[in-house]
Amino acid sequence: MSDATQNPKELLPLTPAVFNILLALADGEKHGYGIMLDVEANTEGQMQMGPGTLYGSIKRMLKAGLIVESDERPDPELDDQRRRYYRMTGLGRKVLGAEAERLASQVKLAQAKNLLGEAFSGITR
Amino acid sequence: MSDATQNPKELLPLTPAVFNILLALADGEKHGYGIMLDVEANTEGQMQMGPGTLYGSIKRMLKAGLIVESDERPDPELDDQRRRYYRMTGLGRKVLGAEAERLASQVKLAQAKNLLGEAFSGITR
DNA sequence: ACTAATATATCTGTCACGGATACATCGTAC
DNA sequence: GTACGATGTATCCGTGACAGATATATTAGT
Repeated sequence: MSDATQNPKELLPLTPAVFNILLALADGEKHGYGIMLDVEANTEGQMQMGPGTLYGSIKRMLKAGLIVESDERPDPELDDQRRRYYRMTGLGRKVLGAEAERLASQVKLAQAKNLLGEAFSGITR
Repeated sequence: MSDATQNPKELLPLTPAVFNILLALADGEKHGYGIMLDVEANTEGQMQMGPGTLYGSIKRMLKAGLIVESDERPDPELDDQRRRYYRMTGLGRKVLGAEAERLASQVKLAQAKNLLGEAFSGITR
């Protein structure tokens, strides 16, 4: 077992690609292509992941133990034999949480310097 | 003049290094080593930038027009002839703001999925 | 049967990162 | 006055993430 299991912060900061893939998997299992569409929807089209980034990131995340491939299949009627499903591990959730908090700290700093527009402006409490 | 001047979002997402350098310069001019110490303080020691990342990033940021080298020197008594001072350009400020809002959106998504601990539960609304 | 959309996978060029290294200058203590 | 540690800038290079191009297979619809 690697150090990262002991201390998730070893893996930080995450790349935007990895962060968004984990975010997509926070709801439950998804297959690669589904993750891709989910990320695009989540970011309102701001982030578009090509196959190179998607499957490259998945490979690295499997290796790091952030996700695992799942054996479970949905209803056979809705299934597609090409699909490969992935789910987040416990480590994955810890790392995602740690990264989200790191980002929140960065946003807080930016807020303190009045760098955010109306939509995000006055909110620290 | 490059496309980025028209549309700052072309340069997003920023790397953590570039984002933090811009954050440090939001207060005013600083020299390289000062930026390094400022980033370390801002992130409570979480992020430590070595010289490779620092000066490599500065070089790229100059090229992209995010920062410029400044001719102004502080009081000669406090000065150090080795120092080179940098300040953020108008483009730099726009890009920093855009990235801060991008990060705020990501944090919001993470919040909606209950991924943040107590300390950060109220940053955005 | 044809076609477009879905789905996974690899290859490769480019670029950011980060440690190592080098070197110059400053402040201070002896 | 000189030795030394801290300050300050700069480059080199190995590693790895990214992103477009390409390939291939399966599915669904007409």
